[in-house]
Amino acid sequence: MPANEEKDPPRRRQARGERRIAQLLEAAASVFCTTGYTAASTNAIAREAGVSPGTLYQFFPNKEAIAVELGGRLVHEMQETYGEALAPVDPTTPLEQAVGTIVDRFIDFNCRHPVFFALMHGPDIPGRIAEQHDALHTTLVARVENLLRSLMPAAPQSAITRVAHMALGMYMAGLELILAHEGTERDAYVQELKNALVRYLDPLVGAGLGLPDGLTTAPSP
Amino acid sequence: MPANEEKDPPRRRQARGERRIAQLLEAAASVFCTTGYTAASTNAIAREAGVSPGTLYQFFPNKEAIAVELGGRLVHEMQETYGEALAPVDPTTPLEQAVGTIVDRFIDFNCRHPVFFALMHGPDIPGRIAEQHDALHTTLVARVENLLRSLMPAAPQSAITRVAHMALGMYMAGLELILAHEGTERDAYVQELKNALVRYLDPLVGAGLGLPDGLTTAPSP
Amino acid sequence: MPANEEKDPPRRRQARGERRIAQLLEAAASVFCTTGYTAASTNAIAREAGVSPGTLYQFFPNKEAIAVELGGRLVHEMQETYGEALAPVDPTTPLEQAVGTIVDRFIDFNCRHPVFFALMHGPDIPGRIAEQHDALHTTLVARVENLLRSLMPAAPQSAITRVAHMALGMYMAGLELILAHEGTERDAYVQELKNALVRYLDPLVGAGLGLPDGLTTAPSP
Amino acid sequence: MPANEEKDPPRRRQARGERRIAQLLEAAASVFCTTGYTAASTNAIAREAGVSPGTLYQFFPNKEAIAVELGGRLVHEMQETYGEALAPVDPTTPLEQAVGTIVDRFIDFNCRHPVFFALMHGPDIPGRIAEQHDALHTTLVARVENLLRSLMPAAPQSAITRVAHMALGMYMAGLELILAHEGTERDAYVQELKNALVRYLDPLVGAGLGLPDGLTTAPSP
DNA sequence: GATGAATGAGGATTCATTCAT
DNA sequence: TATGAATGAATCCTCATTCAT
Repeated sequence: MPANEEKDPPRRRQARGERRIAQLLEAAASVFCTTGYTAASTNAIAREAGVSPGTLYQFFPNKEAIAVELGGRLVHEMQETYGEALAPVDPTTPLEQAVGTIVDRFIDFNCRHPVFFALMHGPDIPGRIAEQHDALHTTLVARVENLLRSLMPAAPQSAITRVAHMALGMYMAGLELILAHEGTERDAYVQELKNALVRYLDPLVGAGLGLPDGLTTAPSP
Repeated sequence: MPANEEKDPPRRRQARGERRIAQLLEAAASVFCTTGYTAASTNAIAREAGVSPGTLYQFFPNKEAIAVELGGRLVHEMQETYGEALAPVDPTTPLEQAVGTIVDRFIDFNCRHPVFFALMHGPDIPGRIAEQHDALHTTLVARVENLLRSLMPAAPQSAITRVAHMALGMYMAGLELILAHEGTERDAYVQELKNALVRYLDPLVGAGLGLPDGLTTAPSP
Repeated sequence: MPANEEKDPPRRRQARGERRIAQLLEAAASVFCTTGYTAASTNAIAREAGVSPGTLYQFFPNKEAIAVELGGRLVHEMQETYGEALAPVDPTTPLEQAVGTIVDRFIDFNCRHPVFFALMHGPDIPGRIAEQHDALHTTLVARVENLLRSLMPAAPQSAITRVAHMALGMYMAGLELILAHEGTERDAYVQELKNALVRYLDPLVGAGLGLPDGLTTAPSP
Repeated sequence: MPANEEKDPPRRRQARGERRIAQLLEAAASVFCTTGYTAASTNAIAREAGVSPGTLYQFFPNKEAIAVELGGRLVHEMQETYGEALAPVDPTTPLEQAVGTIVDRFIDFNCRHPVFFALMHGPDIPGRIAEQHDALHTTLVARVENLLRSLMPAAPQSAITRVAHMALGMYMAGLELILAHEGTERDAYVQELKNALVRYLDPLVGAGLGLPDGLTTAPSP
């Protein structure tokens, strides 16, 4: 059966390949977490995955591609787990609660996928951000923008982008602190991050949103 | 004669050594800015400084030490330029203005010493932060703590530390965005950062601080 | 049933095998032309042929064997197209015309099978010429010897071999120049090659060959 | 003495470096001869020179650079040994004798520097000749052009270039044959090469040189 | 102090070839 | 047969560091 020849056997082979890819990505995640993206070596990833360097290169053309794929899968998983918007954006939800939920989810996601943090801190040279590598960053900004758009319906796109970048930056900064602590102290940092975000966003949502582009300042009396 | 060795020639030698060190640090700053700390090579630093690799290692035991010394000098310069507290913490100054001044100064400092940013983004492995390397970070946190202590005299040390870390994190996040943009957009991000910091800190500082209109400790319903 | 295996299906199999081989050789020719023999990779050849590396190795034991087979087919095709002697060796034909015809045919053959040149420039290590690889070279020399034998009937075999080698070398050198140029310049090089060959061979061939005007065995004063 | 500091010590250091460079070039020559340029590995060269790979890269940025430098030195040595023109171009010298002398010198040079041949057979991909790598080839063509210009004073530049290329190609082809044989057979090939060159060049020198550009054919009656 | 040569392990990546399916 | 995953040694090259001069 020709149909058979084009359906099943490929699947088998792809299955093995897919398993290897998953294995390699898992190993890469582990190495990225341990050494950071920049210092991670493809040989180390292959070793961690228990395969030879050549095998790694059968599935990924270079280190960057591994990070990109890993980032893509993280985004995909985030989407699958929490949906497109990371949280229900019911306009009647109090901001404090919405932010709390989102931050909790984000943190939970991070704890289950610690490589997320490592990927967000790629080979940073300030000003000259890696292009492909930042698909993850770009995607996240887009997500946050979506969230904000429902909170600040009247705000111009440029303002939303700016706020999204800033909020994401704050989140990453808070996350770094959270990950660096444990127990009660960690919880305290979680709360601190939530406070910062709520207070930052609070004046932006709600009533006075007809601000001219570029102005997100609180209205003066 | 030992007196000879300790009087005039030593001065000469020290003077020459100081010049070399300054030369090397300047070169290191340049290279760190261009390639980032991790990717910077000591050979490249030596080349940039116009000396041989051996000479570099006569003054610094390793790459890390260069970054540490560079960080130390940055802190020192910050202190010399702006004083111990980075800004006058007159309790009657409105928070908005105080934050604005401090942020402006920080940004100005950054523009004059772009390596500051590169150093703050060392070989970061989340959770396992480099020890020596973070003298810069630690020092900065201490500075911010000092600032905050006068703004929140009643707060416990742990809270102050936490807020200092969070505020510094927010600043670094904002700085990254600011450096990544130019012109009007950059200005907008500067304002965004100031907003975020003011709103974050405002509820934390004591009552008698001349709160900006409409903002109280917690968002009112 | 063995009969079954040796009657119809075998034919099928052989047919399929032949197609695969042809497909692989075509791909190899393409890759050899693009990258040269040494730099050509078996994986690249398989990819170009649209098959897996494993398939390639089902038909050829190694890279060398591909080149050998390719060379063999080239020789075979040359024979089929132009006959055993590459050209009619009518003794009354003027040398100039004979050489002209042969060179034109060779060049034409080369343009239709550019891999010929690539194969003739295998992994040449002067003095230590690859053994198997040079079947092509050896065969060509034999052809040229055949040609020469009718032109120089009285010459000893060793002389014929020598002249054959030299003439073939000149042809390859000229071909390289021809391929490196285009348009008028290419034509000029073709003529140059013909001149060089005619003048080289003219004094070697017997008297009654209808020498081109003004050219005798040794340059007259 | 500052003059001393800028004169002698550098010389010392340079001396060691120069020795290493010579050593590396010698090793490279050996490896190129053994394996050919393409297959030669930098590690093998370093090993042959008895140094570490890193040392090699302190003096040469890559394999190509080694070949280029080696070629340059060969040309230089050729010039030093035989003078700018490889041979006296006394117009009264019979062509046969002139060619004989030049070929003998070339061959002698080759036997003393066998790497010459290996370098002339760089990573040949027909039509797409390596750029820098061919400094050697280019230089040689220029030399031959110089020789020819005195022999064919009336010929246009383009014709001279063409003849130079062709003659050099013939020489390389002959050289390959010569190197592949020994004893009497080798001598016979030497003579064959001389014959081919003399006969090729003979009609070009002397009287009928007012040929239109592009025509180097023998004049028709 | 200063030099620059020297190191050698380690980096990413390739490739001819083999093997389980 | 055909596949494509797997290999692992070999490729070129880099880099923090040391050492003789």
